[in-house]
Amino acid sequence: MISFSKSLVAASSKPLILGVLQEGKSYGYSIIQRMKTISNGKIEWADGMLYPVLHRLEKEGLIKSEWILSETGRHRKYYSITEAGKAALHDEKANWMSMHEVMLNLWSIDTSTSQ
Amino acid sequence: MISFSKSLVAASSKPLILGVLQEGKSYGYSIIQRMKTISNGKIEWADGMLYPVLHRLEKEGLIKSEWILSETGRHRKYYSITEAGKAALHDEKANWMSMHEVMLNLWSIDTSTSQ
DNA sequence: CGTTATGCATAGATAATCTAAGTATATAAT
DNA sequence: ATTATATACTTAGATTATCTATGCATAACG
Repeated sequence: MISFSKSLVAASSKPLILGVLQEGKSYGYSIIQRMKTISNGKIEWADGMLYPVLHRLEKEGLIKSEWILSETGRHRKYYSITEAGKAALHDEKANWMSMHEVMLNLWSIDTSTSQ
Repeated sequence: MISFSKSLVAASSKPLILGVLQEGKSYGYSIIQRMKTISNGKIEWADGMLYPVLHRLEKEGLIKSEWILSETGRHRKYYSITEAGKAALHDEKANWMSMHEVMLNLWSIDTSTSQ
């Protein structure tokens, strides 16, 4: 578990969540686990941190929610990405990659052999 | 000029500034221009945005400042990176790269041929 | 002598997470 | 039965951070 800075968490939460939801609809608890998986345990979000972000993204119209009753009888609030969300994810990716290139440029890491 | 999100700016400002100062001592106005250069014009910081960050980094002991009178007669506050700052930059790089790998992993971008 | 570029500082508005606490149910263990 | 643990969502308040706007000041240029 890496202790990412608050600001890095803040900058990454939106593209990460949208990215997970582009894989298919999911719900809070599951998103947290998925994040832990794809980060090889480096990202461990607290629930109280995720839900406000989900609410904000829904408010912005990037995701939408629906309550679903599972076979086990448990209620889950599933989120899915909207068209606006897909567009936002596209922008987020582009911005992240732009910033990443600046970082590599500054840090003088040779990327000429990439791809 | 890309309009980076606030959070992405927040997450990048520290490693970017430390990265520039690792190239050698510099001052506010010059740092802004350097940032514009290495980002191919994508990053255009307002001065009122940079100075508070410099003050914070100095308060944290990551950089230190000294007033220098140039030959032109202009006073400039030069900042240089401290040992603690170099260590912080090292961590920032590692964290950024970790997060970047998660992004690539999530976005399913093939990086197997990199490096 | 006026305009532009250079150069630093800060107050107040704004925006965002993070901690902590609360609520609730299913399942497994004892 | 009862306890503990994992699952599952919400929100208030504290904290932290930039961003806009403004002010001050000097050098260079025309």
